[in-house]
Amino acid sequence: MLKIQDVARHAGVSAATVSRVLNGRSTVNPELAARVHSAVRELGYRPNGVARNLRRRQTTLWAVLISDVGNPFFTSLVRGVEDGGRQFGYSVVLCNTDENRAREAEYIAVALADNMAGVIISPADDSTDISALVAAGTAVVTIDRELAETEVDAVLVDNEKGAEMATAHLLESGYRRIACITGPRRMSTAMRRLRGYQRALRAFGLPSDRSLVRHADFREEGGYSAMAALLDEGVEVDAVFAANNLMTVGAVECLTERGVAIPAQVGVIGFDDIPWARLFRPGLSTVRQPTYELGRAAAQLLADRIDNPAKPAARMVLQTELHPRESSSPRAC
Amino acid sequence: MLKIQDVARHAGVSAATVSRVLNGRSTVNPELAARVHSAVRELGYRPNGVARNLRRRQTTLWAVLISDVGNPFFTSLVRGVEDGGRQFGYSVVLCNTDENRAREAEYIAVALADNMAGVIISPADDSTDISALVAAGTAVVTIDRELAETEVDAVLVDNEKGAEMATAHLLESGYRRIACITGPRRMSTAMRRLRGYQRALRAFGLPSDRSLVRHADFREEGGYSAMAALLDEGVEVDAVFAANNLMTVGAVECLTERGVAIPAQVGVIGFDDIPWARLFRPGLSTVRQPTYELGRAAAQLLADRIDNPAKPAARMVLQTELHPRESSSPRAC
DNA sequence: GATTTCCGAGCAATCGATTTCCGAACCTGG
DNA sequence: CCAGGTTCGGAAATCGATTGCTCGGAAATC
Repeated sequence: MLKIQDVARHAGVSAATVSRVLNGRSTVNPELAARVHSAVRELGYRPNGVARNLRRRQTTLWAVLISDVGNPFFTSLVRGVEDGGRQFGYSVVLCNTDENRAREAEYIAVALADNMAGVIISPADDSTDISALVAAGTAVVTIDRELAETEVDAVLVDNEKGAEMATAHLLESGYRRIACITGPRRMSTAMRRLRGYQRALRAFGLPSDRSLVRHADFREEGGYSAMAALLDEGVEVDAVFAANNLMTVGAVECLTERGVAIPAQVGVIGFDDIPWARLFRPGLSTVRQPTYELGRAAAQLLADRIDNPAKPAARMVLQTELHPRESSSPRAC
Repeated sequence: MLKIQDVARHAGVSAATVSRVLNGRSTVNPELAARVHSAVRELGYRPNGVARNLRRRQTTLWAVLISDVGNPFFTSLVRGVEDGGRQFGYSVVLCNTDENRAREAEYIAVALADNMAGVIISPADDSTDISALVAAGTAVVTIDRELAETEVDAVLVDNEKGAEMATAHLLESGYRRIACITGPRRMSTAMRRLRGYQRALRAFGLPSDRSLVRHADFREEGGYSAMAALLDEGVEVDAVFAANNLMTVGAVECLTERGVAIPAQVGVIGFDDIPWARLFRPGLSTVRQPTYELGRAAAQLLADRIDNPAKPAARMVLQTELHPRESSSPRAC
């Protein structure tokens, strides 16, 4: 591989000058600059990024820690981060943690060892330890979820309002015995969505019935078994609000399998959009999160933070959108 | 940040010894090794990866160039690569090219500049130029698609057989006027799938009718307009084989929108699985590709190639699986 | 007991670009 | 014409780990 020295020799200047021309940090005689540029072009020189990173003590990499790209929510989010990062000259290292603390810690270690410029993380739980990153001065933005301890930039959606919208929509469509399948207690998003559900009931003058609330794991199986439990226990239910996309699918599968008609017998609405939800049988009503925009926003915040490490932590909250489809059609009374 | 010298001082040995202990390249007195290990632990030392990369002239990064993680096909594939890479100690840099040659070239340049250990690429087209990578000795594996010029490791699916299976399935179900919506002519996958379709027709003793074959762009809109064109032109059609997931969705949308009953009036089968395809209205028949395994296989091949740059290029072909669902139910005659 | 062999530790060079520092050249105003 | 200031190029230090080479000392051999 060609080195900066080779270019310098070819252009008849010093390596320092080549570097200055290429990085534009300092003024260089235009004529020399032209010579350098043509030398670079002629030789096809490409600076060694690793050497540059070592010297600058900073890379152009971002680690993006999410639970699973397979989840359409994160897929689109990652795409947003990548597009945003590319704009600012960063590449994105994809880190699937599967909500696993050990995996998370492992990736944080990699980010640290490789001197990554920043980390965007959707923490597996509220107490995920990012102190090592903070200590090393690595820029961090949390996305979708917040951290209890540390004060860092965060990009969130208004979970409570979204859940409230979904529940209110069911209520307005005539459903009254609405179950809520939410996520684990230790996750802020799960709790916020539950609270939104409860708020909608309260606003409608309905008591909240604890037997209607289930905590599952944000996964397909979780939604399935929570739904199955509701049916098996004979809990009176005429609609379900599921707090994320996978659990919605799980619940729908359970209902379909057991021959429960949607929405005739049980109405369904889910948090998070699902690709092609309108092509489902029946079309699934959802509360769409602006996932791509979430990713873009996080990228912007991270880039800003890197440029200005001293600025106070920002907290962006984006709004959700209700997409009513057939699975929550107005109930014939 | 702590340096190797600090550890060396603390353990009362030289930096070289610390390095040797940590990398196990050479034998070190067990007692010294223990001292080094405890020094590392006590100080919380973490080697600087960038410095190591510079010296070793190799990083632990892989670039994965695909058109779009948003496409479920690539989502799952990337996940496979990531899992595989992690096993061998590599991290994955996600590069969405959107089938765009310029973007592709850009990412190749980044991979080169950052000295990445390897590149897994699903080339935007048969003539994508990877010569710079080859020249630099960077390990390359193509995935899903092949390159015309360069001989590199490749992981593929048996596109022809898959398409043949899909078409044969439609024929066996009683469909006779089967349209084929395939991808652009310059893409090997598109042509292979078309050939499989033709082979099935021939095997069944049916003539191939050029008006039934459409080349679209492998995107949703492409599938939609190809379908629309077929209907608008009044071509007699009783089934469609769409050569990838997005075009299948597009075709289905077009049919649904125009009130054409699936499968009563037109049967549908698509190449590539679609998440939760069984929940669609009607359940979509598909030819599933082993996407995750494709990613894992590519990871394995790349890791092998890095360890042994001289070995002859491998070519792995995985098989597809037919998943018949309602959209291709047997035709009532 | 002397010589050879072998092992392992440390010194120093190296990877390749960036950046500080210094001095030369040039400019400007008095 | 000179002092003071400015600009700009180049030499060399630096980033932090790895590794080739050297050499001391212990073990082995005669």
